[in-house]
Amino acid sequence: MSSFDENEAFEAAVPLSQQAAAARGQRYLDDLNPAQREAVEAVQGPVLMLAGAGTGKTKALTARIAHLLSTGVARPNEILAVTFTNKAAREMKNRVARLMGQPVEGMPWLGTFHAICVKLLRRHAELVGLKSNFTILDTDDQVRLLKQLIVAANIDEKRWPPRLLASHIDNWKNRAWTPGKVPAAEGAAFNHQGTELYAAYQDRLKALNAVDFGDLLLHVVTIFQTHEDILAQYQRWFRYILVDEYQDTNVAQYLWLRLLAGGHKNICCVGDDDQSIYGWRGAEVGNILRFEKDFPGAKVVRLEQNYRSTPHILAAASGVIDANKGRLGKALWTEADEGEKVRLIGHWDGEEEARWIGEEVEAMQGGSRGMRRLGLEEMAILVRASHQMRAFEDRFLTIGLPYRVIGGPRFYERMEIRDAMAYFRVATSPDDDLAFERIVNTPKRGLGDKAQQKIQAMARDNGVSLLEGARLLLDAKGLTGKGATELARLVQGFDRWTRDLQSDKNSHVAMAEIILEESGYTDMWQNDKTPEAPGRLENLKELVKALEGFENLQGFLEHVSLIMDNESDAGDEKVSIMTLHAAKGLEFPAVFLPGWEDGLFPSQRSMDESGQKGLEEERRLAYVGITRAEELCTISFTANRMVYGQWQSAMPSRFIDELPPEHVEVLTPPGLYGGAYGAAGMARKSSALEEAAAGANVYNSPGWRRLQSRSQARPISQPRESRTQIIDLEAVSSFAEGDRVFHQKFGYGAVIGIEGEKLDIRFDKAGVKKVVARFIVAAEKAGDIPF
DNA sequence: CGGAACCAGTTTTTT
DNA sequence: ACTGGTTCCG
Repeated sequence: MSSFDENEAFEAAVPLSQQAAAARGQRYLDDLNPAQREAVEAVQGPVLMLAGAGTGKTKALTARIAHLLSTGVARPNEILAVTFTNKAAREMKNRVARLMGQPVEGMPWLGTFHAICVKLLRRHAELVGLKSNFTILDTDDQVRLLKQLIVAANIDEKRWPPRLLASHIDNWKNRAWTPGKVPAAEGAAFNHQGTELYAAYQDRLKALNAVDFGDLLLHVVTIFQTHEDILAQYQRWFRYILVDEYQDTNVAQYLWLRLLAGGHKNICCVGDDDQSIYGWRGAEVGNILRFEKDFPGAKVVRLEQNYRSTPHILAAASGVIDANKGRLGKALWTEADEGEKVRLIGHWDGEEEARWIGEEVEAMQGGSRGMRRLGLEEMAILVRASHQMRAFEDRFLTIGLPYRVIGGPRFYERMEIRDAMAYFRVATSPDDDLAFERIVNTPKRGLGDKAQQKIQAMARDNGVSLLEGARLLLDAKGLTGKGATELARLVQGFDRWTRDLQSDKNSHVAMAEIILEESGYTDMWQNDKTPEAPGRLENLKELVKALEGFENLQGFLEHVSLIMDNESDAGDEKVSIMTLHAAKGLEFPAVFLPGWEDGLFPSQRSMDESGQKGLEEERRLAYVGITRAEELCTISFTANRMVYGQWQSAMPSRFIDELPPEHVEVLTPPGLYGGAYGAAGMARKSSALEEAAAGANVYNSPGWRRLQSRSQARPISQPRESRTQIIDLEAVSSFAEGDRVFHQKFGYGAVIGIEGEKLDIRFDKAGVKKVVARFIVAAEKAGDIPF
């Protein structure tokens, strides 16, 4: 228990003077509505803040922290405030600082579950058989490790893929099951060897002095459960606990919180059961539904006044979410003006949907539709599945509409970044075998399976790291030819880099560049002719630049394992494209929700795998989507969609049936319902839309007649030949037919036709496309993005 | 060893 | 349709 002392984090408490507190206190309290204020001032005992979308949840949460601090009830280091993402943690920190009118003097325990657990685990690592400098593996390392274990266990990795095992293990860890606690029925998964492999994996991690993400929670929970004294100590230290997005907590996080709050029960959980959309990765809506049972006498405060959306939008969202059972129940209301109804439109296929939305975006940008002019950054397209994004990217690239994809592969998850990091890892800690394995033959050094097995064997037989094993193998002349020369060079390289890093001869930034240069890694990408290569070099440059913010490589590596943000080029005038999941917590004046077709949204798979529960989660996703919109929300669906390379006809989403007709305006493209759409073979009752397809006589409610008359009264969208078609003769490009060109997304190609500023290009990989000239560079210029 | 042919899987994603 | 991974052959 040596590390169990009063450390820096608990010392620097600087209580604010009561006077100053009162002065500051006034300001943030006045800003709150009665419900928010109630939640802020109920300082003692358990509180559940049920905060609907757009009801000022973060405001209340940060005000609560400010309140605890400025009234002197708690010192900054006595507050444990947990979030799920780094972004949320950062925002909370900033907002507390703003409320307090000064930088927050050490709130050491405001952070993500994982970041806080790392801190705790570093102190008590020895209690679970680790050293305090353990490394945190990413999913990639995790899977490679599991693969080795599966092979070692003589299991056919075709039938039993490592990824599957990884997901089982994740699930078990999410439920706080150590190998010994996995129920027999569950552990029988994975060829009846789930439990054994899980145990073997945990042993292997221990041997490597490594943990995966799930372990961060699991180990800490284990420590709390098995060491009463340690738990008691933290229960005393963390006098006030706040939890953001409580509906997203999994069992392990729930146990963690319950253990910590067990003494004083000063815990304030903020969440919205209607926005629970992470059940598929272990989140338990049950946690929030059960709060009052877990904490008898809990105060439940509902935040229901919405400051984001118009009444029509809120009504549409409520209509959908009302169909869910077992909700805690909230009714959002607003004082905002009525605004536009939610718009609903059907299209023939995904391409047309993308074209129409592109035109709408341009129209809104120009201030049409009687709406105020919107900037591109005020609009977002929210999709159910990321493959839907492609149609939009293609279309927007073609018409030259700037867009930004949010989410996608995160910076530190990209192949080139991981490779580079692996080089840095070996250079800083030469016995990092997983990292060595990753880059030993990247770039190609002529070291195939055979050679690598020899290295492994040599290392194992001598009980040394792979790097040392490689050295021994070379000494023993166990390799010949190109492989031997290259491996020798790599080993010498690492010797040199490790030494130079320690000697401070160069800055760590310079060293990073040297390593990437001398290892041949940058060359590899420079010689690569795939369309992604220039981008990858760009990313490497960015990585090196990111190093500047750190003292040394170790510090950087340490940091990166937990912070996977990539807040890229925000601020530019761009439309955002993202998944509904990525949109949670965001808001936009105008939101497009394409792809509302049964099977896609709600997702078939979700319904097949999780039945009613799955459907309800999908419905919450719909609710999240609609409530992202402030002023204008446009829902669309198509009659036909390409699914895994097959055209399929689709039915409008059942969620469309749940939209209250009086808050919806149906935009009916000419000919769609009478012709194409009807012909696509739709036959279902109950949806206002389909009744439209079948003819107004079927559906005669006043609501429908209103819808129909409105839809006929006004043309949808701008005429086809909108601004995109206007050719600026001055801007005619300098390309000629036959030129080799490069395009950011489509890669290399040749110009086969010119039409004003638009070029027809036959891309090597992507086929023939029409693209605006300013998105094209001459092929010979594309390669020389210098490192 | 490295490139080409072949095959399976394909929702959502943070840390 | 597309991707990533594996296998098969020069």
